[in-house]
Amino acid sequence: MNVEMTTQPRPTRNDRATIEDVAAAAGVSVATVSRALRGLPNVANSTRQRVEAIAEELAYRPDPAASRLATGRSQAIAVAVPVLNGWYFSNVVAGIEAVCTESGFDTVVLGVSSEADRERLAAGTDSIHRRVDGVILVDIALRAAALESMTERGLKIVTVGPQTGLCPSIGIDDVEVGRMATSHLVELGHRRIGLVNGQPEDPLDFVVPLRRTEGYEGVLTEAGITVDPALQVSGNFSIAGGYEAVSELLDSADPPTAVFAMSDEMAFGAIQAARERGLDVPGDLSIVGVDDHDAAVVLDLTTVHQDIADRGARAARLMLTQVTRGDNRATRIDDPIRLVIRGTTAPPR
Amino acid sequence: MNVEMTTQPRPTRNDRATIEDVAAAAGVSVATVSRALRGLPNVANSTRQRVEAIAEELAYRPDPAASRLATGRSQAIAVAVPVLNGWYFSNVVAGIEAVCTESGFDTVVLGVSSEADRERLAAGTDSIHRRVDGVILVDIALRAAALESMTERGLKIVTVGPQTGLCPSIGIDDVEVGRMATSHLVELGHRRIGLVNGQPEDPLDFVVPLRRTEGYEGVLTEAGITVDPALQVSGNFSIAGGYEAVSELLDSADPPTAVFAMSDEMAFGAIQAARERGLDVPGDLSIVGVDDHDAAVVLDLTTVHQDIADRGARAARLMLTQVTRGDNRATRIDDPIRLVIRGTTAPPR
DNA sequence: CTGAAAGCGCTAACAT
DNA sequence: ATGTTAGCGCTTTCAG
Repeated sequence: MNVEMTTQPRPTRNDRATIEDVAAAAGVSVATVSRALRGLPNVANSTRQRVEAIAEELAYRPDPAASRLATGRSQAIAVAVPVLNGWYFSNVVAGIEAVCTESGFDTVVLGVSSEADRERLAAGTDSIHRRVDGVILVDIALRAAALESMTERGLKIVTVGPQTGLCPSIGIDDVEVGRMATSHLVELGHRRIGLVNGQPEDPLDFVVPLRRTEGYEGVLTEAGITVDPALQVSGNFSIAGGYEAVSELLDSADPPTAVFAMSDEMAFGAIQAARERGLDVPGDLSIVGVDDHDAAVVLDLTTVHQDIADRGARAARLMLTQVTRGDNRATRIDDPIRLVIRGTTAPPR
Repeated sequence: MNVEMTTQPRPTRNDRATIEDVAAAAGVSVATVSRALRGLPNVANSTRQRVEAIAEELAYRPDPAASRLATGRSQAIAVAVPVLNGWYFSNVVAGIEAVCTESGFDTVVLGVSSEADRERLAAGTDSIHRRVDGVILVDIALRAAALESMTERGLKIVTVGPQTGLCPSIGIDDVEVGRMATSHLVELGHRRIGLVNGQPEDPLDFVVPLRRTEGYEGVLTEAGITVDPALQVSGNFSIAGGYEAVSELLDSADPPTAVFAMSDEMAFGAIQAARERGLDVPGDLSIVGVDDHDAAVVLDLTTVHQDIADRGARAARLMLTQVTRGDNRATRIDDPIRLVIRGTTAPPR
């Protein structure tokens, strides 16, 4: 018996055609094949056609690793999200993937859910290192220094979410989101309006909740309503979190007549909590969410609409522009938002 | 289409430490550095420690492209799904990503939504070519020949969904899913039971709907109920699709008293359709779904529960076992399922 | 317009 | 236990 090796077997020999095979078959040099296939100038038309035909016939595909090694470019981008499930993030990823795949880029997903994950991203010690040409940060707040160090390492950056001023960025005006939702409730006549926030001690420096809170508090103050910290609870952007948070609010001594939940998923939890207590929505409790989740219409939820998958697609295009054309301007796109009034909001009884 | 490939500027020079830098600093050869850092035997302990310290200090990270080129292994896997948004798929992906990242593997997502996409996958002409060590096919039905050709090209395969017999596979007994849901309705006394199916002409050979239909029809027949094709509609596995399908059913001459929707999302659409017509659920229409979506509890939906994210995680482990240990047995894991009875099902009036 | 050849950074024999 | 060296498959000067 042979000695057991820890070294793994080399993967089954992979008899794919290489550029040399194509060159030999076409009677040209590998350099010419490379040029011809990449559409570079200075190749005779006849040569190009012959090379293309033979490459096709041999089912030749350049090895991306070899290409990456020679050029420093990988034809892949990463998308970093706090969590991969959840309606919002999965739709962003879907939008990004569609565009990347269409352009021949790979889409690598990366869950960045802890401070440690972020450090790793910033330090370049994660698996993404040199595997991608750029990374789309979706609601991942990195310090300016971290962004710069990533850029220095040659990574292109695009952010989805709040503006950074350091790279192309696309998102919405989150203060306005808070204002829009809260105004709607105030105009209906509500005075005790609960806020279902993100996490209490946010490990991700998630700025979105802060902005939306700002809008919420601004509107209240302008309406002469005192901001009551007891009405602000943390819902963790999940259905279960929203349920817990609103349960707490409803069981308190002086419950609100309406709540603004920062996401539809938390609003769903709010609906559940209300129904469980025999409360009528919107009679006893008005609820407004954010996102216009696919299921919002089913639950007849009033919400602030935004088009997520499209945003992902445009973020991906910004990224591809940077990668392929080196255009690196820190543009900012603020997407329009709008209030969709459905059946979960009404004047207080 | 490929992105315009006029000669791009070479990416900003990337002064990362290479293995040579580490070797020089440690006063050893690159081979020793390579061995030391990968934990191979035959390296003096003192040497290993010194090399590790220096690598750390220089923030050295091996270039994955160079490594891939030399070994043929890429430390990345792909997950192919029909769509990336949608509760089911995003949860599978989340489970896979968590495990892969933990093991230092990259997770590349790939939307495979058309026949052309599948051909490309099978033929190896897609971007995934030589970029990943394996691919997890989530409810993507490929012909045996296609699977074999992928395997021959050195790709490891794991499927999530129906069994193939050709590779490790993990899923549920979809016939039983159909039986479980339908039995529940039959036991409640329903005789006219609608079926909200997948797509009519399925471009993906999606077998799941066929199996679930088999279970549904089996139970009906056993109960002496004639299978009525007019009660079977296509819902496309989306909320909107379920809504359309059930609307049609409810507006027909002889509407059902209950429907079995093959996914919770389609069931949500069913609820919406019923409510829009002023029908009481479950009084006028009982509804049962499949998945136990996060929002199912909010809508009080009776459903067949399955644990999706965990399934993704286990699929990823199967994949990593194959890739790192070459274990290639075509094992099959059938996950348990269970009926969760909530408020959308009741005896017919 | 085309070819020869020098890498890209790493791994894996093969030596020592 | 460690060093030498020949690739891995491609791109890109530099010559012609």
